[in-house]
Amino acid sequence: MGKLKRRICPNDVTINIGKDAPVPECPIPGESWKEITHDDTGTWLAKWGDPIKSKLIKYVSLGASSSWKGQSDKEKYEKARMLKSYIGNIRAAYIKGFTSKDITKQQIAVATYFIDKLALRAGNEKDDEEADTVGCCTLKVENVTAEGHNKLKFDFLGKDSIKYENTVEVELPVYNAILKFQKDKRPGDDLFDKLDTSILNAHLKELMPNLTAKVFRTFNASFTLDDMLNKETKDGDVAQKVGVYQHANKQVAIICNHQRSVSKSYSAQISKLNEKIDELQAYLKELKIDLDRARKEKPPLKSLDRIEKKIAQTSAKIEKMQRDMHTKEDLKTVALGTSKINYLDPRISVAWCKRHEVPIEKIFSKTLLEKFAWAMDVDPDFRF
DNA sequence: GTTCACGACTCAGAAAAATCGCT
DNA sequence: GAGCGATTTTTCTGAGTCGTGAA
Repeated sequence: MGKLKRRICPNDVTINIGKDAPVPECPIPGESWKEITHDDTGTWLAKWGDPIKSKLIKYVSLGASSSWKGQSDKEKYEKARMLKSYIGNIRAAYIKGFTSKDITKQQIAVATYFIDKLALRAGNEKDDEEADTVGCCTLKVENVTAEGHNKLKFDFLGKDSIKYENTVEVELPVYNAILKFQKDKRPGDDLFDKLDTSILNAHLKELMPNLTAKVFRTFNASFTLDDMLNKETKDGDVAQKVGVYQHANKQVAIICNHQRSVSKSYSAQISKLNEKIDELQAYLKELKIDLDRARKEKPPLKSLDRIEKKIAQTSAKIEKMQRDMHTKEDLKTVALGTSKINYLDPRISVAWCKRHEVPIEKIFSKTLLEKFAWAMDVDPDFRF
């Protein structure tokens, strides 16, 4: 913690380049690149070892808007779409596995169920010096508590030490299996002691070509967005439709547990908004008194029309502020961006925008439009 | 076959920068 | 239209996933 990182020099850097391509000029006179390679199986352009974490390799690769990255992004979503036609069988298989006599098979079934239902990450083994975080396969006994009425309480630190807290009702066989897996174990012991990510992924590959645990997160996120958009979009103006989109986006972020820290000035901002609302309401009250007097033709003599107009304007302003405040509170700890960038098939959003005449710029920023260039010409009828 | 290290890629929130919207 | 605080977008780089190949 708190180390200065030394400068990276050309002789740290390996360049990956086509056999006949000209080698980029070394920017520091008298020095040279560590190595020039011609690896056409990789997508990286340059790499070097991190001076502090010796095991860590840093890469330079093409930007997100490149057709190369776009292609692999598209393949990711196509794989997730393929899961759609396999998911019925996969679910049937793990339900059967819940009561398997073979404990490894039973653990695989329950773990797959968690990954499908709760969008948990796979959970690779980690070195001791890394943060104490877990995923599905590395869940500890104390991370899951049986709460009665078939409810399981999950409580653990996931990727980036983000807390995952969720209580869910599960099928009785799952509940019983968890009790069984916990039996005769101590805190700190693995809940799934017969399992790791390679065993789990090897099993998933038997069910669908190239299937791995992470595909379920993409599948669940994109499926949820597509489903909610199609169920909840009603006639209305663009702002209302964008609201529907944000609501669906939020549900996805909750499923994926994408969080953000509450800004330091949050409470100050809220009280400021409240003050403003109070002020406006006091003003509205005055306006109503004025209106009353004007109707009775008492001074101060003001035009009825103008007062009524002002009342309408002020009421609308108050309503908007209250709505904004509600949204602010609602999204205080939820990060919508991560799922939009990494988990939601952009073709869902593009097709929805086309169907409902929402400008795509309302959904995607400039860089996202560039990143998702490959998805822009999708058919309006596209469904995930 | 199994374990293990590691290489190459995707995904994560925080911080920084740019933009918005109000006075 | 300047000045400001809030909000949104972009950048940054560490933290995961997953495959491969050597021991």
